Amino acid sequence: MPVPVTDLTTLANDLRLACQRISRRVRFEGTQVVAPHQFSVLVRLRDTAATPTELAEVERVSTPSMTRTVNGLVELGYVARQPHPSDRRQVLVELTSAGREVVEQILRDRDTWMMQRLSTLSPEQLHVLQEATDVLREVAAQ
Amino acid sequence: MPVPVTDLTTLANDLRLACQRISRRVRFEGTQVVAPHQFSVLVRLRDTAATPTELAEVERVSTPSMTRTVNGLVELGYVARQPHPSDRRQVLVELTSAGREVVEQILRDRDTWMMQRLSTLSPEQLHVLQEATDVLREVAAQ
DNA sequence: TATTGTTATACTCTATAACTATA
DNA sequence: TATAGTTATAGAGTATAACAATA
Repeated sequence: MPVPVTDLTTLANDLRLACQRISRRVRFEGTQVVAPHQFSVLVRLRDTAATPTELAEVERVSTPSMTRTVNGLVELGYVARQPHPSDRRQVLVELTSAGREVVEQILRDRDTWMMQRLSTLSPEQLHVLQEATDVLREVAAQ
Repeated sequence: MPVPVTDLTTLANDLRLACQRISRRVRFEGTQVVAPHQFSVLVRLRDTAATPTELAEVERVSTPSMTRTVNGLVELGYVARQPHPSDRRQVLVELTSAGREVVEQILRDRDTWMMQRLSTLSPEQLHVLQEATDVLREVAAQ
């Protein structure tokens, strides 16, 4: 099953567009209880607490912007600032229980949206997607 | 090749995340000559001219916001306003040749990024993606 | 009177520069 | 002196309300 190079161009374009459209629909049609930049921070904090500087770097915004974003999330009651255990200059931002509930709920909603779409597909189509998912994950991680 | 329901949950989550990560990387690592909301409008105008109201609806922003976006693109020389042929209240926004060059270049860059990732995959993996792309397109269109 | 588009005004997110506290 | 974080200020995008031109 060789894939000609000419088709590789088409595949790159089609695959990119399909991923972008799915991504766009997931964002647009999912729950909108927090703004995208806020949600992105909540997801980052799901596994571990982080300093504002770390959050700013991974989100590619300035530290003052992250201060503002964190302030908003603190006012919403979704994150809390904690003193850093070893360096008093630093601050650790962590999810509150309310913040964790919100982020898990939004992620569940997004998966539900995707599940509803998948439920209309044939077993053969699902099998194709199941095999492709591992490859896509590898592509995204490169 | 039956797919158990429990795996459908996992598949929905994994597939959604993979698509979102690819989409995110395409946006972040591609060319950044125009802002995302500007680029989105340029893409819309690639095939046909459109009125500000049409652009506002499809981009899901208010008409004043679209006026501002169009103003910015006019200043950049990427779009031009033309009088509507039959209704003098309306305005048609269309790509200039410079605008067309810019949007085509950005789209080429994005495909190049995806092409580079695909070029490291095995023929078998490419075959999987080729079959999956049609299914993904159907999912995105639902 | 309804519709299209723009202008007026305010709010939010972003950035750079300046400042405070700590290392 | 360097680093982490915040505050000060300004620029850009968005929205609602008000306005002008046309149907």
